[in-house]
Amino acid sequence: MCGRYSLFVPPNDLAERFDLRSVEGYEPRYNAAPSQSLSVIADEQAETLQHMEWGLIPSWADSRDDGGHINARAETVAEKASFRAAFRQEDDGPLAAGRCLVPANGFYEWTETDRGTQPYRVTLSDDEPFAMAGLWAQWQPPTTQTGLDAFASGDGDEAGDPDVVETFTIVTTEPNAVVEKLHHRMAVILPEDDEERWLRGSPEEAQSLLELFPADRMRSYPVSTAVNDPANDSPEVVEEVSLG
DNA sequence: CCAGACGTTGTT
DNA sequence: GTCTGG
DNA sequence: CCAGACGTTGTT
DNA sequence: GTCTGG
Repeated sequence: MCGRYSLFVPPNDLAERFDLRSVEGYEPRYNAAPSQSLSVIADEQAETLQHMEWGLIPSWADSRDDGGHINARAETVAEKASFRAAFRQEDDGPLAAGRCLVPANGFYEWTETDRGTQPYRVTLSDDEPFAMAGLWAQWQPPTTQTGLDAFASGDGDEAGDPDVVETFTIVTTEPNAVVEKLHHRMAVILPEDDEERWLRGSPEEAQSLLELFPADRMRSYPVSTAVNDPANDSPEVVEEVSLG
């Protein structure tokens, strides 16, 4: 699956790789974790890096607790109520939803060993950044009836409302030969040529892109358990360690 | 009709 | 064990 | 994903 | 919002 990843490429490289006019707000991350505000490229405003919380909350959720979906299964993403609107790029009134690319240059998997849980980092063999298939949605927290909130939040019914929360999830599928040694699910990695179609294609076309990424283009290596703590967001967590 | 759920992973 | 926070 | 908390009353 | 269960 994918519950932690990295993205620490130079801003200019990121802009060039994903055809971005702006990477404003981008900060290199060695240990990106759920609930954090992270960089994505959405089907709307794809020329600008967007920042959303990792953990999708559907527009109809009554509270944040109804969301927090950090992964969505590729096999059912077109049907599940929580993801269907985003997958089909259907807005809910003023609240938008759609597909996105989640840029990364590695992700982490934890595997059980006799010595405990060992984290691994998975990257492309050439160490280049890549895109994971993602979905995003806007969510409006329920407004309290004090009147103060309505004043503080302006009109209260526009997508640009400061109260609107933007969240995303990462699509998962069965693992390829590299990742199956570590786990039985993995993030969908889109070949670069499929990225535009993930953002712009029909639902049928998008569904067809959720396939295995070739294992011969990926590698994995063990890293320190320092990566376990999301607070350790520093270069040390991507360094290879020797087991034994 | 209304009420209630709406997810994934891993583990048992 | 289970939930919340990052 | 892992780490860390896991409570109440009363008072400021 | 939309679907399923009663």
